Parts: sequence; structure tokens; C-alpha cells
Amino acid sequence: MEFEPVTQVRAYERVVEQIEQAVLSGRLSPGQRLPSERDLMAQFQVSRSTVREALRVLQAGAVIRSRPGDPRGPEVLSASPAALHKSLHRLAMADHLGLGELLQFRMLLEGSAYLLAAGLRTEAQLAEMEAALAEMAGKTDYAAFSRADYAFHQAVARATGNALLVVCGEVVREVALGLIEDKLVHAEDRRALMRSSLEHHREVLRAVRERDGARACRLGRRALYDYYAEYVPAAERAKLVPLLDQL
Amino acid sequence: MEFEPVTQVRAYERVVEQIEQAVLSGRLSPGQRLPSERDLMAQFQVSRSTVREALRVLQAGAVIRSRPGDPRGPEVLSASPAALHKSLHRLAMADHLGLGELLQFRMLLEGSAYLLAAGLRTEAQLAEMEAALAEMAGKTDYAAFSRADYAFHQAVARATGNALLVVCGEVVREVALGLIEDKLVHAEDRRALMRSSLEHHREVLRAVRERDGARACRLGRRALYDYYAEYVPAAERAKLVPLLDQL
DNA sequence: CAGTATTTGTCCGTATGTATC
DNA sequence: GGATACATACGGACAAATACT
Repeated sequence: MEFEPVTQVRAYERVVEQIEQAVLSGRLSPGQRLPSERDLMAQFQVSRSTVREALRVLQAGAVIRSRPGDPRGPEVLSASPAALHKSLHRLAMADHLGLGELLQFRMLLEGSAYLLAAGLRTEAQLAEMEAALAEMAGKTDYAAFSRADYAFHQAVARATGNALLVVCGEVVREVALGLIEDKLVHAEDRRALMRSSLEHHREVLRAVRERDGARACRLGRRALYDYYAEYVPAAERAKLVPLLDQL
Repeated sequence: MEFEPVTQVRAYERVVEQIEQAVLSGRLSPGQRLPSERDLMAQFQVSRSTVREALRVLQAGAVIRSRPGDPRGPEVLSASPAALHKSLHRLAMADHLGLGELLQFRMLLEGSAYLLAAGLRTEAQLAEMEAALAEMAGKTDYAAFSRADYAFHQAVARATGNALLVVCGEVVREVALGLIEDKLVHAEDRRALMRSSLEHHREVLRAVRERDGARACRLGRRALYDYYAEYVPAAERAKLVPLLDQL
């Protein structure tokens, strides 16, 4: 007979667990309302403080939202990458996650996104990418250019039809940009950077249009490397090379 | 002049923010202790409940840990991917994404993991993979086999040196297994499945040993496809094909 | 449009089990 | 083993905010 080590589980955690399970299993869908705090303390047989601590945790995890004075009770939110973004951001800030690691992961994700998008894209999705690219070409302001670039990569990710890829790409791009934006501001030749970036995007998009996934993947990764590698510590740069050569 | 919309910021949120900033900026390093709840309510000039709600949120985010009766106060934790794991897991569970999408993402991640691992692995990491494979070969019980399989893939992910890849792979494997475990239980020929899976793993590992990343990537994705594709609805199966052919 | 009831946000006090010295 | 300080959990209370009649 095997016994499990007994773990002290606090009251508020069990409240969190039950509500979380109800949301995850779909018994509570986004938009629906939870009972009021007083009703919850009756149902769970705990004090209001305990209920409140549980609700705070759920709110911090972007599972629910509660506002004062709302008689309908806390609202169940739809799944969002907010919590994912926060935890990844914290991990990156704590230097437990170097820029090299982040860039490696981004090259991996975006390369695969190109590969899939080239094979699966519809004409409408291709048009979205081309629209974003045209938007990039028209901007001279770096901030606007960056936003259009963001839209381009989002369009590629959406074309894969994979929600996980969209969300993870989104988060990784944002956090990576946050890490180097101060360095980019000081770059004197942003114009040249933007021009070369635009050219790279054009080439990749051509490969996607011709349904050449392998080439799109290779070009996309190479472009990311050329763009960001100089900000990556030399020691970490070796981690990126296998993503360039062999594919 | 532009004005920002005024947002009602609650007391406990400001407590969270201050402590979080202190940890992120390094003024509070892992292992250090926070003041006790009573001291905190004096410093922040708020009530006990407010302090407690803030600590609950920080604890849920894996920033601190507090135990009853510890006179040293709440402990500052080192940054860990635990929170990332939780939020990604919730996202993967909630979006009721299909098995096809999940498998697509897993093929993408694990293929890239093989590609990187083949190029970056050390001898010690190779030995870990071989140990996990030997463990798989020795098991006839499906549960034990599955655990060893899990360890194998974890070893591959670790060899890439990328914590994000490790965590994402972990989550995707767990969720995917949860979705099909009931179907696998009813498979009559689990023995044959295990045997063929073992053979596939051997081939992939050989490619990793020979530092042939492209082949390892291709073999790994093919193995995943052969293993799980039959449980994927036919309509979704097309989403997986681009990951097989072109690489 | 105003009034009312309800809910949340915050505070205070107290009892209990627990870890450390 | 005892003393101390701590977190956990409970209950009651009031003000601000919101929704509904």
C-alpha cells in the first residue's frame, strides 16, 4: 500500500480550486456571474475573508472580475493571455530568462508559424499579411512601424489556425520587445533597420505566397537573427545557430 | 493634452505592486524575508485583511510563500516557471481547443526541441535521454511506460537549454495526454503501440546522437503523428501535414 | 430622475493551531 | 517543555459604489 504525503491545504485554496474547476469544465462560461460573496460563504461554509482571498486569487489570474456594488456578482471572464503575459514578463525580468533564450524561442515559434502558414493559408489570410506589410511600408515613425510589424506577425500566426501559437507568439514578441526597446531607441540608424526589415518581410511573404514553407521558415528565422542577435550576449548566441543552418 | 482614463485602484493592489516591484528590482532577493503581516499593515497603513489579500495574490503568483507560525515572515521565492505553467495550462484547458490544435503545437515544439537538442546536447544530457529510453524499454506496465516516455521528452527539452521550451512542452504533453488517456485505455493492442513507440524513440535518439537535427526533427514529428493522428478528427488532420512533408 | 436595497472594499477584534527559540 | 510570535480563520461593522425599481 502506498500513502501520499499529507499536504496542508488551506481553506481559500479549496474555494479557488472548486471555482476554477467549474470554469475550466465549462459549467461556468464567460459572461456568467458567480454568486455574491455572502452566498459563496454560505455555500462553501467559510468566512467572508476566506471567500474574498479566493476571489482575489482568481481575479489576479484573470479568471473573474468583481466590482463593488454589482448585485449580479463577480463576472466569469473569457480565457485571455493576460496571466501568461504577466508570468512570462516576470520571469524575463528576473534575469532567469536571458534575451538569448527568449529569442531562441521566438525564432522557433515564428519559423514554425511560417512553415504552417505557407501550407495552410487562405487567400483572405494572405491578403491580411499583405495589408500589414503595406502598412509597414508606409510608416516612417518607428512606433507605427513596430505596430504594423506586430500586426503582420499576428496575421501569420492566425493563418496557422492555432490559438496556442497565436497567444504564445504574442506574448513572446511583447516581452522580447520590452527587453530591447530601450536599446533600439538609441540606435542611430533606425531608418536603415526599418528598410532592411521591410525587405526581409517581403521575401518571407513571397515564400508564403508560393507555399514554400521550408524557405519561409528559414528566411523568417534568419531575419530575426540578423535583427536581434547583436543584443544577445555572445555566449548565448551559439544557442541560436542550430535554428539557422540545418533547415 | 491627453488624459488617461481614471482607474479605481484598490488598496490591496497597491500593496501587491510595491512588493512586486521590490522583488523585480532586486531590492528583495530570493530567500529574504518580508516583514510579518502586522508589520506590513503598519508600514502600508492598511488593515490586516488588505495585507492578507495582497499576500494571497503574491503567493498565487509564486512570488512569495508564507507559512503559519514562521517568525521570520513570508519568504521571497526565486523566479520559477511555476506560474507560467499554471497560466498556460489554464489557457490550454479553457479554450476548448481541439486535439488537432494541441497535437499540431506539440509536433511543432517537440520537433524544434529535437532540432536544437541535436546541435546543443552535451554527453551528459545524451546519457539522460538514453537512461530514460532504457527505462521505457524495461516497462510493460503502460503507466510506467508513459512516465518514462515523459522523462525522455523532458530530457530532450532540457538539452536545448531553453526553460520556455521545457515548460511549454511539459504543459502541452500533460493536456494532450489528459485528452486521450481514456481512449488509450481502451486500446487493445497497447503492447504493439508501446513496442512501435519504443522503436521510434530509438531512431530519433540515434539522430540526436549523430547531431543530425533535421532528421531528428522529421522523425520526431512523424512519430507523434503516427501515434496520435487516429484520434484527431479527419477535418483537423490536414493542419498537421505541413509539419511532416517539407522538413 | 431619484430612492432604495444590495454588494463590494476595508477595517477591527478574537480564537486557534503552529513554528521557532 | 514552555513562551512567544506568527499565520489561519472566524464574525461583526461601516462606508462607498452600483444596479434596479
